[in-house]
Amino acid sequence: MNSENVTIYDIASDAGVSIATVSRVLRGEASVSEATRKKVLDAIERRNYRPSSIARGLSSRTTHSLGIVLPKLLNPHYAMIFTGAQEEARKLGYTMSLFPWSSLDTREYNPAAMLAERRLDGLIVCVEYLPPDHDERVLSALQDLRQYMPVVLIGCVPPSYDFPSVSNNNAAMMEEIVRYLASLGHEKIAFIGGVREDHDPLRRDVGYENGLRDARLPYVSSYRVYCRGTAEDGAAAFTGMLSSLKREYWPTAVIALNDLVAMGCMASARDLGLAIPEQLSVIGCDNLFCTPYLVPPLTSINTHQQRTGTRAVQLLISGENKKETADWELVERASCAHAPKS
Amino acid sequence: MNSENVTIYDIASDAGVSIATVSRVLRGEASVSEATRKKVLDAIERRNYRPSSIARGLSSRTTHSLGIVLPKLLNPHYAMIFTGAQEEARKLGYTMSLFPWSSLDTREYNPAAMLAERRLDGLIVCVEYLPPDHDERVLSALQDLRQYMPVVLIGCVPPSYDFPSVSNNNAAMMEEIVRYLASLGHEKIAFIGGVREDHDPLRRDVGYENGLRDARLPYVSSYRVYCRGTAEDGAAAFTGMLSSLKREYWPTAVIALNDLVAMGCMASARDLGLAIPEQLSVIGCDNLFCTPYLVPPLTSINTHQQRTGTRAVQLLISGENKKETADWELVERASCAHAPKS
DNA sequence: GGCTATAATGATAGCGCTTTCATAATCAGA
DNA sequence: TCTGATTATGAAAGCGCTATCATTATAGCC
Repeated sequence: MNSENVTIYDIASDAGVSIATVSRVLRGEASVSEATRKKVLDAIERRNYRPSSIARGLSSRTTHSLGIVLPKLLNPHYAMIFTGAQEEARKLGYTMSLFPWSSLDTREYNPAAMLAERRLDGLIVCVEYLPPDHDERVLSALQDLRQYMPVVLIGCVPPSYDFPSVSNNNAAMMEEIVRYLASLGHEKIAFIGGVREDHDPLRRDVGYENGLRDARLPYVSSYRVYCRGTAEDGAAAFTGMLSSLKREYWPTAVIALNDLVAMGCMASARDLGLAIPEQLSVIGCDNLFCTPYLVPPLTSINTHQQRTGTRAVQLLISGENKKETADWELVERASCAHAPKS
Repeated sequence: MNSENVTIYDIASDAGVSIATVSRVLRGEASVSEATRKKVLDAIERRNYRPSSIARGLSSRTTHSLGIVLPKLLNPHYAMIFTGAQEEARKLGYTMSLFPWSSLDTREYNPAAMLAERRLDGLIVCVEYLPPDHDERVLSALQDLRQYMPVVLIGCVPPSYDFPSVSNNNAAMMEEIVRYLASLGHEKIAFIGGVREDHDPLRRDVGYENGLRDARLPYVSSYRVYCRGTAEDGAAAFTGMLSSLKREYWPTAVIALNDLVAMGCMASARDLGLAIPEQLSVIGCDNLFCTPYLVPPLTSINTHQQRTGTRAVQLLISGENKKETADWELVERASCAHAPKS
């Protein structure tokens, strides 16, 4: 642009020293006399010099930049993970680039090529529930990437994947949620899960069933449905479930995959004239910013997504090969109440 | 990592050609015989070779990567801008890195230094309403950056900033919103604006006043308050306004800075026993994903943030020095109705 | 004063590519 | 068969740094 690129040579000649000395000053090495250091810093200031991270990266073989791959930022769930990761990266002196999930998924070109070329110092990948054919391709893309940089996974990690990771213990979460609802007197508890959780060792539906068993409640297959994670899908799934059931068998509580799905359920319940929480308790997951402003405010699960992002970065940098589980807690709001008497 | 880094030399010797030829194949130059091209591609495949974008960037002086600076991704408004920008960048063969606003703002170290060092091919900056002292520092940071890469601004761009930009015509938006509410019979229309819009040539409050004048409605200063853009702030601002007013002077409609603030107003109204939309019409801005699921669904303004992001990238790449205005439209939902009779 | 340890600086070889420029091979046309 | 284009390749000079090793200046000591 404007100023022709100032290089280390310009600074060196301005300050009357060698480029090695300038480089020492840049990297904060101790063995430079105060007088020289000052000359160099003055020249840098005068010329408004900024060392090129590109050149630096080439010769030092480290770029101080990390990457994160996620499905879509428009879902606040991922925005939170990203934010946590980004802040931690920044603290540790790294920048963070974001890549859409399609970077791994597409067939247009070698999926991981672009990422591999970037010579990142590390990569975080948020793994969603994958259709089976994707699964293999993604795994091979990940293996490929791993040749170039350390990789940490977030989310649903199939047991066959041998990667460091941070994931939720969805099963335990669901177990406790069922217990919670049972303690409120609910006996007809519906469950809306995510499609294709089969690969998840900590899948929610297992926790749901265990929870029912613990509470000595019968498992009713019609109470269990699956959907993709949007509000529309949630509404459709819930409406579908109710329409297949006689009114007296309608559930008195529903556990949703996430808050978006819960929002869909609430809309659907409103359409059907079901009062929340009097006739139906609803519980979501993710604790999105809008949950307190829904009517009634939505009870949800805080899964500490930011902290998940943070931990992923820490694992990446430290190089530990751990599989971690994020902790979580129930955030009680007004959408859950005692089961109706009838 | 695993495989020692394969370089262009390895491929060259594998294929029995010079590195110049390998480079030609990589860049898809025409002047390579089919036979040679095949030999090279085979070697690349065999060794699983990926050219280093770092080295490439150093010698070609272009990185094919863009940056975007924004306040916070947790606000879906910015997530939408980012998504639009990212998709367009990808289409054009660029990657996009995200930097928190504090990159420009902090005093800890030279604000723009990190960005300048990255030698991006271009940078988008989302400018928020700034406190006056920030304003100068940000401007100088932007000027500084501009020496290294083209910069495009999004959002509130002070007239003194001579940068290409994409912004909203907030004034025109507000004018039309006031007209809309007036057409529904509202006469007491409140307005919650953003703090420090003073620098915005298209500031909302100006549009608000113009709208009132056009509708021949009196301007009442108590109906106009300001807040930062969160739901909590919105609730506080609205509650504050009402508490300073006798009940008969309470507004029958409120225009909020954005949907978050509108959500705050709705909560506040509910607390005060005001029915929406029977006693109070509420209108937000940004058309967030959750607006249809609020009770009642929130009328809002679609400002096409994704398209804004897209355009910003196009301006960046094309190098046009234009100041553009995004278009927008009212999305009517149930939170606005005719003014109450009384 | 002479000699070694220490601190400060310089020369220079990469890092892995792109990009001239030079050279060799191929092919029309006369 | 020879000439001048044209096409296909190679050699080598950067790009702007880091990092090693060599060199010089400074100090400390007997």
